Amino acid sequence: MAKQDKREEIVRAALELIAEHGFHGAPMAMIAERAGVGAGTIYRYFENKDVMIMELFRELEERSYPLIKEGYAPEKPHRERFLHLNTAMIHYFIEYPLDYRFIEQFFNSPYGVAHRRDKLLGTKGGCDVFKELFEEGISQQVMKDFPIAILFDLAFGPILGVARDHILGFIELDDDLIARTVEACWDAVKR
Amino acid sequence: MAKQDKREEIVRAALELIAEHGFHGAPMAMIAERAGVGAGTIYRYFENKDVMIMELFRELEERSYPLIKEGYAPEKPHRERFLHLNTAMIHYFIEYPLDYRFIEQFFNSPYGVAHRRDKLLGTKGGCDVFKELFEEGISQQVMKDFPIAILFDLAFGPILGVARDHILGFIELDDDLIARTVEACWDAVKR
Amino acid sequence: MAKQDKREEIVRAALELIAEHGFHGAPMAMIAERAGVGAGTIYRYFENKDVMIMELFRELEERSYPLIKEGYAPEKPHRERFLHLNTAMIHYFIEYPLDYRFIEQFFNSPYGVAHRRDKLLGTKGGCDVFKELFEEGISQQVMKDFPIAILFDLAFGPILGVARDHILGFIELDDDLIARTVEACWDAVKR
Amino acid sequence: MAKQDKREEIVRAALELIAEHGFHGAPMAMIAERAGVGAGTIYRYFENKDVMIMELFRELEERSYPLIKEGYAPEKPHRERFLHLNTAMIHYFIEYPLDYRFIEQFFNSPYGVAHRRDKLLGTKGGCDVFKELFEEGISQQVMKDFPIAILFDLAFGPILGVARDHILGFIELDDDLIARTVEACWDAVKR
DNA sequence: GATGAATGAGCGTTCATTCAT
DNA sequence: CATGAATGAACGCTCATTCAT
Repeated sequence: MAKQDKREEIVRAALELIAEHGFHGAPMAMIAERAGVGAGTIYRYFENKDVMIMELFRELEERSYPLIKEGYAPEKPHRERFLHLNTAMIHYFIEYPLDYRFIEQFFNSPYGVAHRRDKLLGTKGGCDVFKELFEEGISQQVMKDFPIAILFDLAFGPILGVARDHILGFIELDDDLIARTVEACWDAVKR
Repeated sequence: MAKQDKREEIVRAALELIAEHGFHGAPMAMIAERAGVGAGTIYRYFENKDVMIMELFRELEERSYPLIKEGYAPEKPHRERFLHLNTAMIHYFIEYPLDYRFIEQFFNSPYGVAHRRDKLLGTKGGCDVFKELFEEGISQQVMKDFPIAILFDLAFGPILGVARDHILGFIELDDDLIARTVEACWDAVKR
Repeated sequence: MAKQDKREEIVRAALELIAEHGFHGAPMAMIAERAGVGAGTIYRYFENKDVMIMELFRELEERSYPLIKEGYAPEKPHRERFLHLNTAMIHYFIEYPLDYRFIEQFFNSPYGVAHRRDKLLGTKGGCDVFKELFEEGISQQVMKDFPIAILFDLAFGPILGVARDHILGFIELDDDLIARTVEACWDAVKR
Repeated sequence: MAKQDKREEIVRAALELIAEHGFHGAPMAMIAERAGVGAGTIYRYFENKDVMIMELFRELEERSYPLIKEGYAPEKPHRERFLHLNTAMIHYFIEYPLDYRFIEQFFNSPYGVAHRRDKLLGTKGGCDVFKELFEEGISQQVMKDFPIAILFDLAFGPILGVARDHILGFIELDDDLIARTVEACWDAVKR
C-alpha cells in the first residue's frame, strides 16, 4: 500500500466510524483496524486524536467547498445565490451522508464552537461566500436585518435538520421537496 | 435525606455536569459526589448511565412542557399559536441554559435519534401540541404542505441555533430580537 | 482485605518491583498484580505513578529516620555522633535492602535531584540531624571546612557504595568491617 | 558520510540525548534524527538499544582512560598517584559533563552492576590502574586493609558526588576545592 | 548499505459498574 | 437501603524494532 493510500484509508475509516458512532465510539484502535493499519501508524499522519478530527473536518470543508460553489455566480440576485448555496449543501449532505454525520458531530463539540466563532468573527480569512452573501443581503435590504449568526441559524439550521431526517430515513427528499425546503429557508431570511 | 430528595439531587447534579462537560466529561462518581450520595446509590434509581440520561431528558421534557404551553390557547389563530410556542421555547432555553445544553447533547446522540423517531411517528402518545399544530396548519392550508419532520426542522432548527448562539455569547438576545426571529421562522413555515 | 492492608500491599509490591527492576521496569499493572489488587485500585491511593514514587520515598524516610536516630545523643562528641549515624545508616540499608535499592533509584531521578536541593538548601524544615552535625562540626573546627554538599558526598557516597556492594554480594559486611568503613569516612571529613 | 562518521554521529547523538534526558527519554528515532541518519541505520552498528548503551559506555571508558592516565607515573608514591587519578577524574567529569551524566545513568542500571562485577573480579583484563594501585597500596600497608570494592567506594563515591553537585550547580568547584576534596578522599583510604 | 514508514505490544490512566459491609 | 472501595476492560499514545524499497 502506498503512503498516500494509507493516509486515505485512515481518513476513510475514521470518517466512517466517527460518523457511525461518534467521537467517543470510535477508538483509535478500531479506526486502525478498519483502515487495515497498525494502531501506531495513525500517529505518523496525525499528532493525536484531536488533531486528526480537526484535520478531518478541514479536509471535508476543502472537499465540499468546490461542490457547493460550483456554478455559483456572485453577480446573480441574492435570492438565486441563496437558493443555489442551500440546495447545493443539501445535495452534498445527501450524497455524502458520512460527511454529514461527521460534520454534525464536529459542530457539536468544543472544536465546532471554536470553528463557529472563527467563522462568525471572520478571523479565518475572507473565504466565506455565505458570510459575504448575508452581509451584502442585509446592506442592500434584501434580507432581514439580523445579526449574521441568526441569519446562519435561519438558513442552515433547517438544512442540517432535513439532511439528517433524510439520512435517518424519516423523510425521503427529492428534487421538488429540496427546492421547496430551500425556498422556505429563503422566506425566513428574505425581507 | 428523603428518598425523593436523593433522586432529585442526582438528577440535578447529572444535569449540571453533563450540561457543563458533556456526557463523557461527567463520570458517575463525579455526579454522585456533587449529588452528595454514594456512587452505588445512583444505581438504585437508574439501571445504568444510559437509562439515567434518557430518564433525565424525559424529566426535562415534562418540566418544560407546562412552561411552554402556559398561556397557549388552541382556539387562537395558527400564527399566534406558533409564535407563542416558539417564543416560549426560546425563553425557556435562555432561562435554563443548563437544560438547553443538556438537550443539545441529548439530541446529538443515538438516543436523540430514537426520540425523534418516536415523536415524528407519534408513537409516544398524543401529548405533542407542536405536531397537532403543524398537522392542523397543513390541513387548513395555513402552513406549507411539508412532511411534519421538515416543518419541525424549519420551526425549531433556527430556535436551537439562536439559543446556542446566545448562551455561547455570540449574540445577545432581547425581546425584540426574539420576536423578530420567531416571526422569521413563521415566514418559513407559513404558506 | 482491610483498606489499610491494601495500601500496604501496594506499597510493598511497588517497593519490591521498583527496587528489583527500576521505575521503568515496574509497570503499574505488574505492581497491582503482585499486590493482589486491580490495576485501578492503585489510583485510589495514589494520584499517579510519580506521586506514588514520591510518597513511597517519603514513607521510607519516615520509617528509617527513627531507626537511624535511635540512640543518637546530640551532646556526644562529633566523632561519636558521626560514627553513630553512618553506622546506623549502613545497618538500615543492609537490613532493608529493598529500601536501599529503591532509595538508590530515587536519588538517581529528577525527584532525587529536587530532594537533594531541598535538603542542601534546608528549605524542608530543620529536621535534619546530618546537616546540623556538619554545620556544627565545621564551625567548631572539628570537621574540614567544606561546603555542606561536599561533606555529604564524603560521608555518604561511600556508605551508599558499600551498602550496594554488600547487597549485590560483592562484599560481605560484618560489624568489624562496617566499623572500619565508617571510621574511614570519618577520616575523610575530620580535620 | 563515511561509515565511520555515521557511527560516530550516532554515538554522539545517543550520548547527548541520554545524558540530557536519561535512557527512557532518548528514543531511538530521536537519536537517529539528531545523528542525521535513518532509524534503521542504528541497527547496522548496534544490535539493539541495550547493546548500544553498553558499547557507548565502553567507548567512554576508552576515551577517558588516556585523559586520566595522562601524566600518571607508576613509580611515584601511592599518595601522589592517588591524588593524580582522582583529580584527573574530577576534571574529566567537569570538562565532559555529558560523559558524567551518561556514566551516572549507566552505573544506575543493570549493566552498571554487571560492569562493576567484572571490574572487581578483574575478569576484564588487567587494564585497570586503579585496581593495581589499591592492591599495591594495601600490600605495602600504605592504604587501609579493605576489600578492593570498599576502597573503590571510599575513593570514588565522593568524587561522583561532587561532580554531580558541581554539574547540577549545588557547588562551584575550583582547583583549590578539588585538591582539598581529593585530599579528603586520600584521608579516607590512607592508613 | 541505508532508509524511514510501519508495526503492535505495552504503557499509564479512567470510569461504569458491582457488592461486601 | 446506602455506601464507596474495588475492579478490569478499554482508552490514547509511545517507541524499539523490522523490512520493503
